[in-house]
Amino acid sequence: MPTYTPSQSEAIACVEEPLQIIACAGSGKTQVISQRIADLLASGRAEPRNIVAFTFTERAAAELKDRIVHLVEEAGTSTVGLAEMFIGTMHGYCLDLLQRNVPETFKYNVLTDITARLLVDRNSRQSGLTTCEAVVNGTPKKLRRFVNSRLYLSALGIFREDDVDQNRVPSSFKMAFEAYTHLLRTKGYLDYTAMIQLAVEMLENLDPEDDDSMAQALHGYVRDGVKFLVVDEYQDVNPLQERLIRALTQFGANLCVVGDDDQTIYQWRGSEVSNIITFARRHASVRQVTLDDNFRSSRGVVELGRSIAETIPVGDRLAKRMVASGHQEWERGDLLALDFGTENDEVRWICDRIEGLRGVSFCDSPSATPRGLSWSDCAVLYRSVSADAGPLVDELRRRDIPFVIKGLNRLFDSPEVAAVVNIFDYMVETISAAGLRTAWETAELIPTSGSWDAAVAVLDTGRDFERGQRWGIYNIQRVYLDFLEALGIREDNLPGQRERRELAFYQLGKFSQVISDFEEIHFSSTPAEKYQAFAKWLQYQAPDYYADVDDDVGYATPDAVTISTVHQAKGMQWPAVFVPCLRRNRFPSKRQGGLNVFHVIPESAIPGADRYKGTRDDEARLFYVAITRAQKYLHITYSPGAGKFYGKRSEFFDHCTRHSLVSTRDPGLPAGGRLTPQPKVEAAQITLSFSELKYYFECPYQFKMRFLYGFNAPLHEALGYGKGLHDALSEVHKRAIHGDLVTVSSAKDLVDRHLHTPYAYPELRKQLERSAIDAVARYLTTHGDELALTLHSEQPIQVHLGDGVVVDGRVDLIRRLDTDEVSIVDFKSTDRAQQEEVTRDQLHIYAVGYQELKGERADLIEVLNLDPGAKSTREQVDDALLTSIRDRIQAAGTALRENDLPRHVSWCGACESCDFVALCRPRESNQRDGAERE
DNA sequence: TGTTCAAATGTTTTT
DNA sequence: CATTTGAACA
Repeated sequence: MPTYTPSQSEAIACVEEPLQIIACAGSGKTQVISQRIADLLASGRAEPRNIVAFTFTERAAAELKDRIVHLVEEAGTSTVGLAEMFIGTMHGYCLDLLQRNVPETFKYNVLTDITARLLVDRNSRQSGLTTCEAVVNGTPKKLRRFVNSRLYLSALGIFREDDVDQNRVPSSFKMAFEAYTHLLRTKGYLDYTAMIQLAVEMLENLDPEDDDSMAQALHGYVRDGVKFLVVDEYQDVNPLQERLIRALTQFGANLCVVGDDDQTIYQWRGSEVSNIITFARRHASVRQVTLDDNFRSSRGVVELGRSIAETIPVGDRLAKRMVASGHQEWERGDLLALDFGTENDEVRWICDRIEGLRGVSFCDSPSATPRGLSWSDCAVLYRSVSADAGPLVDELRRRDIPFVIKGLNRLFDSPEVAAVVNIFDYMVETISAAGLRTAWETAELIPTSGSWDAAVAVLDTGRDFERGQRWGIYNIQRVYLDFLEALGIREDNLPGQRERRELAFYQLGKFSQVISDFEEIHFSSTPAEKYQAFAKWLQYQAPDYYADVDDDVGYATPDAVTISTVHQAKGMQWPAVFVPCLRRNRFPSKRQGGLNVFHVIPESAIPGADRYKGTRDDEARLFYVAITRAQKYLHITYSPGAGKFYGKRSEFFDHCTRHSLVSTRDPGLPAGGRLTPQPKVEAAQITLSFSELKYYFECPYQFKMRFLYGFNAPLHEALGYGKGLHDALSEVHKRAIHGDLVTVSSAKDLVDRHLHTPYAYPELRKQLERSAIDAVARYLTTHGDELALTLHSEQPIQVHLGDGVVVDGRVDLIRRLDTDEVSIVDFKSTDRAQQEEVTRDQLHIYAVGYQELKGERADLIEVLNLDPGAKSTREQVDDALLTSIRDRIQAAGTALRENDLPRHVSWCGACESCDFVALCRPRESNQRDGAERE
């Protein structure tokens, strides 16, 4: 067990009263929270299911969970049931809460930022967009479709997440809000805010008298289940999230909040610093523990950081005094604040320095043997990557220095995507076939052995909008995939090197995702209009929507310089950090022109509205975060930017030059010999869902196409049928667990509640509804008397493989048979065909998960097919398979980390059912799935 | 130190 | 196209 400082130990041990941990940068707070939770489990004070921990990102959650599991294993505490501990985001928690406990919401789909905006624009009136008014200089103006939808959505966000004074909000906005809410409900959507909002409303109104069995269960779950709540990054909690925290602790759960007010950098997203500042005043007998030992950085970095934080008025900060307690030595010349005459000088110097630091000796920990610094030990942090990082990127390219950049990956800027966009310009006849061909030639996307004419023929057929009545046949995704297929495009027959071809395929895959986003909202528009709208959207809207796509293909961590915004660097550290472009008006950043949310919701209606605009002190906190990312070498630089707005030095830059530990002239590179550059290796956390893993087992290359490149199968008109059945049965089983046994007469009611088939035409919808009712009735008839033996429904389970690989999933049903055997059940319906061995694998993974959950083996696995006359299977859990499956998951993790995801050597059963064979190899049989194509 | 006006500007991002 | 900056002027 690691040794802890007295204050760390105090925090770990405090489990009786409300605890506030004030954690300075680099103070090891994740370790402290992990240890505290591990100790709670070891002492028997809490079962895993009594613990809920919130983080702000999935990544942080994965890391926290991994640490806890390690500590629990080290301590020799049982890991049984660990899957029932919730460690994740508030959004994840609320979504889960709703979708497991509130039957009405089982069928809801989640809107992303992109699909929400598409929905608002598509339904510009019904969403309230064009009825909402912005008051500019006293004159109300209606918001406009496309132009103001982003603004409208952010206003809706603030309205729901902040404590907005209803009386000061114009009625036009309130009506618009009602319209939007209504639209979400009728279409069966939850946006990110609605997830939390609905959950909070549920929790705040829990009524022990409620006679609904599900509502009672939810009440019991919160009252008796949640005993310890931990909230990480508490400084970033907004008012709605604070309500969630209150609601979850209303029955006396212990609350522990962890954060650093100096690192509040998301005010403009609603973070309310006062939550953390006044925490002690708002809760009785709070224990406050300050972790002010910074183990990450040298004295120089720590003191410079602290001096920045101390420019914030005392009343707006929690008292703390960060001190350097790590092993990094400060040496004169480590901290530089340099002023350059031109942008080019600045950028060249940064690259020189990065090259010069390579091989410099560095120790990651007091006991570690020194290693030579490498590319990945350097990070360049910008206030705005999109505005300022361009010149550096050019210079790094010129010098062949590897880098990864976050914040400037504009999907639509690549020639590949431009060529793809042209497909749809051709579809709506704004360019000619020749123009299209030129674009594809320019983008080097025409395979060595391809049939261009056949590909264009696909489009010609596709744009004949007189082919049939059903709108579902004018499927954009289908046209796209068919076009690629006709062209004969493969990852290995594109021009260029392996990496270029991989990147090109990645772009094609991402575009498939773009289509899915659009088509989810526009599926049933009249065909011609749908293609028109798509082409227009690609031209005007989409480039900004996809302004920063994730560009890492896979889990491999390259040895490369990181370029990122300060925001994205939060929580990370590097031996050497550069903070360039410290220009006035950029950092601290000022002003925002144009129409803003305050034209829609008056400033006076929002308490602390200032924070949405960003204050100087907010920027100081951001600068503080930037500085404290550095372990040893820190370079703050300035050069005048283009235009006189950015032609002066930032006050933060001047602050640094005045600091005594900072040098303002380049003393040259650190003295001493050079070692071989050795990047720090950190194996990426891999969390796979059961279904992802299933695809991997089916075919690693299919997995890559689907999840790493992002290819999506065409939307199917019957989509939602399988899920509806699942959800209906899930309600049946959940109610059964609470002793509420449903009978055949409820079949219709269940289907009404759960079947959601947004893409079905009326005829099909009726037909699906009938078969769903039949299926549910059939299930209740044949299995009704077994319901009382239900053990778990939609039980979350996990499989942990020691080295950061976690498989996460949910089992449809676990029940006890009258023979007293425990059986794991998976429901199947008219899903895509799946090979039997894959199903067997899948159920054995469940069996492994069950074992981790309960500490006991399941006896049987069953596949219950809900289709009429279909065959169901039941077999014993196979011990050999149970053991081997763990090894195979482990191997999958290794393969993912190494990006070794090959296709099968020859055509096989997996190819038969693969949605993307066409992009992989020639089809064995020439016939395609006729039904889907009409 | 305050007022006026022309010129220049368009961040940051998780779920 | 609304807002903010910074210089010119009072």
